[in-house]
Amino acid sequence: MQESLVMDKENKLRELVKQKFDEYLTAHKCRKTPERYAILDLIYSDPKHFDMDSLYEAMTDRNFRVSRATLYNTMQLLLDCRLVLKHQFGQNLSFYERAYNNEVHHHLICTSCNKVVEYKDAELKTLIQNKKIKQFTPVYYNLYIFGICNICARNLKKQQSKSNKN
Amino acid sequence: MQESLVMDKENKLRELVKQKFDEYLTAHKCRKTPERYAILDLIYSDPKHFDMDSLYEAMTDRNFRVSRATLYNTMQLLLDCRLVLKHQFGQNLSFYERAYNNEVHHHLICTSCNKVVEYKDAELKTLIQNKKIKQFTPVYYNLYIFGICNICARNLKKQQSKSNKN
DNA sequence: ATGTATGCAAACCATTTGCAATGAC
DNA sequence: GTCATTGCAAATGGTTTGCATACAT
Repeated sequence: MQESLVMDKENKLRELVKQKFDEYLTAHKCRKTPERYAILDLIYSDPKHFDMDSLYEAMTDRNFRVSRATLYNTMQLLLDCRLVLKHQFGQNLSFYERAYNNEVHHHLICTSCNKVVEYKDAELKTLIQNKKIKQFTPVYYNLYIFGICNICARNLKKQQSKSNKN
Repeated sequence: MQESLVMDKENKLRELVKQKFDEYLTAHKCRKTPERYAILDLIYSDPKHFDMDSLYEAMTDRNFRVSRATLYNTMQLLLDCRLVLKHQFGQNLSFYERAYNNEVHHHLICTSCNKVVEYKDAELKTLIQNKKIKQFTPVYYNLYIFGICNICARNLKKQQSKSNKN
């Protein structure tokens, strides 16, 4: 029963973002193709973070193969209507995440293993969102904190103590 | 006289970062090639923000042509020793800025004209830098605030009032 | 019927890589 | 003399583009 509640919530979300996308497409006189809805639906039913390649494969796995051209085209629309966020750091690989109904959060990036972790902090969020900035109207923001995750810190310590013994 | 003071300061900075780089190269057993110092010197004598292409051209203009391979190689070293920062947003073009002796600041990015402006805010800086994060040791951070700059806001308003009259 | 969106394949372009030649140590 | 670093040119790989076809309106 707990499970079905979660399912309901997920399905509602998918329905909701579909509506949002629909409104956007209407407002911008774009065509409502099955590809576009299918891509959105996949994004909102599976992984929180993804890159283009995994999205491409996941679409194929769903037996709804689309071309990369369509994927990029659709992604641009989803970015424009803020249903998806795009991130880039260090590496030349962009990654994406669904944005709707997803709590605002920040990202911790380990410069040693390149792992990315979400980091929620209400104080930071409030302060940043409430900043009044001269001659600029903020819409959204990205905060990336780079550093060393505890796993890498542990490994580095081990290495150090080893080399000290030599 | 005002001018010469500024010059002195600039020259001191260039000297200082050269030393820093020198130490880094020594510590990491890297060779001290003229190319590496020339690239660092250019970065610290001219533009605050730059991309690889403009750096390549600027080096050529200085009659110190280096290959792009060397440019990327050196840039990696400068990133590693934190004398240079790398940024990427939206576009697939990376841009860089010198980091040493440069006050920590944030970036405002206009999603309409793509212009990037520095934004200094001590309160934000302090709060972010003093955050204690579980299982993670922060080293540095990037805060990108996306929105609409006042010039674009004005233009958009004009356009709206025009279309209202039609 | 009209013209936007798709799939495909080629093009693009920033970045990376392999290799021979150079030069820092 | 040794081997890291350079320059060059080719390769890579994510993203974009051009064009013929398909299909939403």
